[in-house]
Amino acid sequence: MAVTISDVAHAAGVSKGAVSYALNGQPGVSDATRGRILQVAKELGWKPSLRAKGLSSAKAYALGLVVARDPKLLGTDPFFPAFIAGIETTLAEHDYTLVLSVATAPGAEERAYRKLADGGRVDGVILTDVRHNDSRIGLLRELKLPAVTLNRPDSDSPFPAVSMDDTDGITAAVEHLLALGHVRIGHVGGAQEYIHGRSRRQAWESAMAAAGMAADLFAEADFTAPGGVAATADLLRRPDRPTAIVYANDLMATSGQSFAQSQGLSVPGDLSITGYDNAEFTQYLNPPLTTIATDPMRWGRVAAQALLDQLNGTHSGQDTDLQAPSLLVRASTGPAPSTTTKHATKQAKEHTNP
Amino acid sequence: MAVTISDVAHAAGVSKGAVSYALNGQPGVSDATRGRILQVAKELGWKPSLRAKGLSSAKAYALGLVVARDPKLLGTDPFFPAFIAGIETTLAEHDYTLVLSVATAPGAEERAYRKLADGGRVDGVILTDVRHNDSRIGLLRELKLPAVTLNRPDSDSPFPAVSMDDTDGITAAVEHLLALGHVRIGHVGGAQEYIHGRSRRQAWESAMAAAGMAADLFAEADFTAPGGVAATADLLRRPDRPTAIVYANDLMATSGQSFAQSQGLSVPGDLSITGYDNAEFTQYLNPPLTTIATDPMRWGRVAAQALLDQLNGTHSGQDTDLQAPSLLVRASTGPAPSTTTKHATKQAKEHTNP
DNA sequence: AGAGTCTACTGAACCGGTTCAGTGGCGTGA
DNA sequence: TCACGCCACTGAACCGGTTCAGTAGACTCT
Repeated sequence: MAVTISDVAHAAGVSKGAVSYALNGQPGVSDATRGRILQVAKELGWKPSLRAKGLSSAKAYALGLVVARDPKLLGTDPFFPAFIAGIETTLAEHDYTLVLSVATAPGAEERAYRKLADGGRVDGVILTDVRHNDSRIGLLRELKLPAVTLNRPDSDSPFPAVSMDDTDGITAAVEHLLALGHVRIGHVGGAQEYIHGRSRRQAWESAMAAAGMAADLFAEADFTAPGGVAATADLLRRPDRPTAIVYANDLMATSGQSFAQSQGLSVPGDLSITGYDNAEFTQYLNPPLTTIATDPMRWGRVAAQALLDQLNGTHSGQDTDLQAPSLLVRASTGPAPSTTTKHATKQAKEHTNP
Repeated sequence: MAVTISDVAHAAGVSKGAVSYALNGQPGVSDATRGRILQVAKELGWKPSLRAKGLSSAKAYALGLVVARDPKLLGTDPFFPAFIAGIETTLAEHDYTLVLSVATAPGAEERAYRKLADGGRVDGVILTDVRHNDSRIGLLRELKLPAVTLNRPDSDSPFPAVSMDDTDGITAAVEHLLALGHVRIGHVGGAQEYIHGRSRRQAWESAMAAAGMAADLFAEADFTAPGGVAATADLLRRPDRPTAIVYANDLMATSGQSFAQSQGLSVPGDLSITGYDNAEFTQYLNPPLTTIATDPMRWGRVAAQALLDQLNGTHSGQDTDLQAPSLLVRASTGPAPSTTTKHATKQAKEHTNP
């Protein structure tokens, strides 16, 4: 930080302005002078101060991401790390950085957005985990903070969205189970407060309806492992318990599968299970989990680019639709049990393989 | 960003300097004037610009964290999210933010540190995943970037360390297995390039030596799931295969356990397994994993505080030692198999419970 | 009463860039 | 040859804070 633009200007025998023009590829200096200035700058090891640059150009050269999740849950969710890695691949090409906030306590989320906006720490934010009637949209509007949302909010939003449809994946999972002969296919949903919790549920409902089946085996959970256990227990207690359950994420599927097995059910013998996300550990479960392989890295890359475009004013204003993730069949799904094994629950401790 | 310090000064009928003094609680203004200034500032909704502040005070008001891991691995590692959440709890109290970089490609890591240092984007960094003879230490020195390391590097480092001993946990795991009658206790180590890979291996060796046992059943892996499979396969192929394996992290333990089961081994009947980290999903495995419960959130909190102290000049210069994580016994460990089941491998397909 | 001290405040310089109006020199056309 | 336009560059203002030297006025002390 020792060498400044003035040092370079002096060493090259020109004014500060000339150096600025030379560095930024703007007209106003001859090629010869430009070359000399760049040469001198290089020799002196000049790195323009981001702070000074930011002050005069009123930019922060940073994007913000506020993650409002319980760190416990965060730790097991494969989404964010990969998503963030995707953001970085885009930012690495433009000299922007990512400012990350983790807001766990209630109220901390709004404070985090205000903190990012107030001092002008970031030029825009990426909004994840969009909720039903998400209050953050109004907040960001108030703060005049440009944003991009992951999926289109169900309330009015002025921000471009980068969407990755989750309908196709869930539909494919249901159809896969139907093809295996399942009829009673349940759904353990994520918190319905989230639009991805809702859309996955709706996809399950629609797919069931399309097959002429009732979509009554629903239990709402919260995307967490204990929630998955509770919801699974709920479904398995029902008089006509499901022979297959479509979970809204891998973590619930994992804990649900584990719970079902602890109750003496064989997976997939008695119960087929599908997850969502394709967390790496799911292929090491017993049995490995059939799941839906999303591409959070790509999502991050595209979302960051969309936000940068918006900041540059080069964004089309259109929403971006990413390719829908597809079903990855592994061993946690199998043929529906024949009716004779329907009451297997009680004897299942002695039961090994169907 | 509309209202500036000049607006406030004008509205309060004082100079810019007075406003600055009033806001920062510095002497130079009477209590009455200070009150009036603060009042006016509040009414106008003035938020001092971080950029301007940073320029004149030569601070970035941000800390940096560079994560150099494969995003796939990152996605399953519970460490970082919780660690970052811990950093945030500290930063939330001081108006600092966290700048996160994910460096996946080779060479990207050094570039990331340079990027953070060059423009003066951060005031200091937290160094995680310290390696043997870590080149980053020299790099940070060259960049004159203050830092804190997680655990004390094995090369000369001028930076304070915040350490969480992993010897105790591994020792406890080995002793737990010894108490269960195991003799051939193997270790699947993380990449020995990392000092935590080394220290865990050494802890295992020492604990074995202390019990008078040979520590020859070692296989090096890389902290990834496929690596865990390969190392496990290696150990199980050995003539005197282990009856218990201590893994250097949960991900390898998970995949190792899954692999062993796929080979027909019962866990813990034929093979006991311990992990490290206490990732949330490990309690939903079959069987749930015996592991070592670390506290990455606390680690993050303390490390961030240590770095801030260092920036303020209030750091003692002493390393900080956090409480060592302890063993969490679950069902993946059990009594050593009797000698009759020693060759269980071949017949294991027919083998259910011991 | 005069000197000295202290408090409360002002004005200006400064941080390190960007940007704009202004200027000098050169080439061109009539 | 002179007027004109254009290019290349300079100097200064500016972004919004911090900080320091300087000063006016009140108070104390002898």
